[in-house]
Parts: sequence; C-alpha cells; structure tokens
Amino acid sequence: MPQSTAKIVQKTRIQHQNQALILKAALEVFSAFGYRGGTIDQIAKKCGLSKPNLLYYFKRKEDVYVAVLEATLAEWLEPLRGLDVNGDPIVELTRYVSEKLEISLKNPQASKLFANEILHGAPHIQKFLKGPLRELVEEKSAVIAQWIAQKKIAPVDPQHLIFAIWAVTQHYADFSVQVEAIMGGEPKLARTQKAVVEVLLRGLKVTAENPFDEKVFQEWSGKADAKAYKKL
Amino acid sequence: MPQSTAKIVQKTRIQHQNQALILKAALEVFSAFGYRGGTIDQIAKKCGLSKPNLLYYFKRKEDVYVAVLEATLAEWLEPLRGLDVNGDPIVELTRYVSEKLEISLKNPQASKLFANEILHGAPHIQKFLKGPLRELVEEKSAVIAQWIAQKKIAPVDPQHLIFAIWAVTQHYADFSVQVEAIMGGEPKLARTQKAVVEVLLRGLKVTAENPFDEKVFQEWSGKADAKAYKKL
DNA sequence: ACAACTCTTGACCATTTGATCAAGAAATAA
DNA sequence: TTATTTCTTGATCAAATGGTCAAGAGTTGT
Repeated sequence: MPQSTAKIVQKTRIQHQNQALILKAALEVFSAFGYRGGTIDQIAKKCGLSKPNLLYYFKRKEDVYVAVLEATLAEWLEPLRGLDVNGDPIVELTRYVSEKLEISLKNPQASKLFANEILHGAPHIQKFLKGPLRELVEEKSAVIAQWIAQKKIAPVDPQHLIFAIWAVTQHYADFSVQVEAIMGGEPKLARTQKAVVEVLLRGLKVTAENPFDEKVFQEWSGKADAKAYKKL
Repeated sequence: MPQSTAKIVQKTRIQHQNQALILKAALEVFSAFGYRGGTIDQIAKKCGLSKPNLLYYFKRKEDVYVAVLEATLAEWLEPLRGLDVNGDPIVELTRYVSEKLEISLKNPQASKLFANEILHGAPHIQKFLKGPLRELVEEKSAVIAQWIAQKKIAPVDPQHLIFAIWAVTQHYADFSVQVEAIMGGEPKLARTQKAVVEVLLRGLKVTAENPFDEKVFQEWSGKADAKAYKKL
C-alpha cells in the first residue's frame, strides 16, 4: 500500500526533494494571491510538476496550504524567544525590533502569508494563536513588566508594546507596496531599522535626562490587570 | 438604452437603494474572504437580490469590488487631514492616533478590505497610493518636520512616524483575531487608545524632564533627506 | 389607459478548478 | 533479471462560479 493518509511520513530522497519544491512554490503563490486566490495548477506549474503528481504528495489543496503555513510559524516565534530578562532592556528590545524587522523584510512572503491568514480569521492556526503564541507573549510580557518594576524602563503595557512592535515591523513587509508608493522606492533596511527603533523605544529610555515617571508608574501598577505581572 | 457602461450615473430611488444594499453586503463578503474568495452569489444572497439582478447594477464582479473599495478610501485619509500645524503637536498627534484607532475599530471590515488589497499588491488602487495618499503624507510629514525644527517634539523621521501610527492602529482592526486570542477577549477601546498613544508618542514629548536632544537633532537634520523638509 | 422605461429572474453557458483514477514509467530490492 | 514499490501523467469528472439573455413584471409619465 502507499503512504498513510494525508501527510507522507518521511521516506525517500525524491519525496523530500519534491515536497520542498512544492512548499517553496506554494509559499510564493499563496502569499501573492491568498488561499482561495492561489491554485494548485499555479503551484504545480511553478515547480515543474504535473497537477496529479503534486496531489500525490499532498492529497488536498488545504494540506499544501497548512504545511507551508506551519513551516512559517516557528520562524515567527523565534526572535521573541530571545528576549532575555537578565540583559539590558533597551539593548534587548532594540535587538528584538531590529531582528524582527530584518526577518520580515528578508522573507516578506512568509510575513504576508501569515498576515493574510490572520486577516481572514486565522481558520487554520487558532491553536497556534491560543497556545504557543499566547504563552510566549505572556512569558515575555512578564519580562517587560519586571523591567518596569525594576524601574529600568518607563511604564508601558507590555502586551501592547509587543503588539506595537509586531505591527510596525510587519507593516514594512506586508504593506511594502504602500510604503514604496509613498517613499518612491524600496527603503533602506538600516535606515528603517533606526527609525523604527527610535519611534518604538525612545519613550522607554530611563536616563538622567529622562527620569522614571513615578506618577505614571503608580497609576499603571494600580491597574486591574496587575495580576498578570504580580506572579513574578 | 439603459445606463452608460459600467457604473450607473445616478438615477432612480430604487437604484440608489439597491446599490447601497449591494455595497454593504459586498463589504462584508470581500473583507471576510478577499476578492477571489468572495463570490457574487454570496453577495447577492446576503442582500436579498438575485445574481442577475446584482449584475444589472454592476456589470462585473470587479466593478462591485472597486466601488466598495473606493468608498473606503476617503474615510481612510480623513483623520490625517486634520493634523494642524498650528496646534500643539502632542495634542494633535494624540487626537490623530486616537481617532484613527477608533475609526479602525468601529469599522474593521473597511480596514481589513484595505489591508487585503495592499497585501496583494494593491492592483486596484495604485493611483490612490501614488497620488492622493502620497501627497497627503508629504504634506503632513512637512508639518511634523516643522514641529521638530521648532523643537516642539523630539526628532523622528516624520514618514516613519506616520507609518508607525498606521501600523499600530490598523493592527488592532486587521489582526483582531490575533489580539483577541492573546488577550483572551476583545480589548477595551479606551484602554487600547491610552496604551497606543503612550507607546507611540511618549518618546516625542519635550518637557522640563525630557529636554530636546540637540545631539540627535543635529544628526537627524544633517541627513540626506533633509531636502524634503527644507521647503518649509 | 397606454406607452416607455426600469427592474427582476429562471434558464443557460463557458471556464476554472479541486480532485480522481487507471495505467504506465522509474526506481529499488531480491 | 525479476518482483515490488514508488512515482508520474493523460484523461476525465463534478462542482463552483462569473457572466449572458430573453422574457416578463413593475414603475412612471402623459
């Protein structure tokens, strides 16, 4: 008998090779046209396989989509993982923002694929959002909250800070067409990185000239959602 | 003879009425499923018209899409238009950010429709991006640059600041599924507004405690792109 | 009431597209 | 070589979908 049901467990060299071909082509097609917009004919043609041959490796169109989508999720989480509570907050956050921006811009297709999935209700990755992603955000929110408690950075809502970082960094990949239309061309990575870091993080710095704002801090730490950060 | 070619110029009461019905249903469908993903059957069913009847008002599916898309563009520009060079920068920017966020959250479908269009290369609104939108951004970038020159706010790249504001405010509408998955429910508008304003604008404030940073300013105003802001 | 115009729809068509299948070609193991 | 498994594809299907058309129903002005 052939393979199990939907996915091929892992076997021959040629399987490995063709699956990689398919996933690569599928990323291009789905990121450009969306799930409904992309066709398996397109994908098959793009990687030089016949349509039935493609369907030999992935039984259904949806299987191809899910496979390529899941391949991007790990990459998505990676940069945030590195946020180290023992490091200097500004250094850590600067690294995170720069890295996230760079990854988004280096692989805009993955970013767009992900954005498209979320935009249409994330029908295939609900579990990822409510599971690993949520847990990681909670963990790293706690890290940021700790920095605030230690008065190393100005008080902000950690979750919303993370959202802001995601929003801005992905914006340059997902909305590249708009950015380029307005700026009249592709912006330079280094320049964008600097601008984004400044916009997002300057307000957080605590220095001699920017003392920690006790008033805002009191107000902030009195909030009802302090529960989430108390468990430190 | 019937109407002109594609669009109906403006005639009877019943035309007005049905076109409004169609556009409303089309917004729901296209924002949820994208252009390729949404079908005219869906739209027709949703507004209680037969498919041929819908096609009587809009000859082609694309015409429906373009019509509903264009209807959102004006709304898109509106909040930024209000940025007043004579007002207090922080007040003006706070109003802009709050307003943009509120509009996005009040009409997430329009926001998602727009996001989807850009995400897939903006095939229908290239002119809008390179025309009215770009002009408005240039105009308002100049306003922000002037505030910086007057040392009323800290130096930032105005265009990137505007991008950041767009990115963050739209994030809550376009990626609402992700936000809700992580926060465990729909966030409160007022709370989000406050957090977003803080994250985006706190770094800009110039007060006794946050003096204007001459060093960064020198560096910034020496940049090659100062050309764009010199024409003030 | 009548004519002219506007609106509505059932039936129909052509194309696209996801998916199947049987049969043959390649590769692999004996 | 031979047997077995893996891989490939032309032909074909059924469903979905954008779009057409002619004929009839409704509305409006005179």
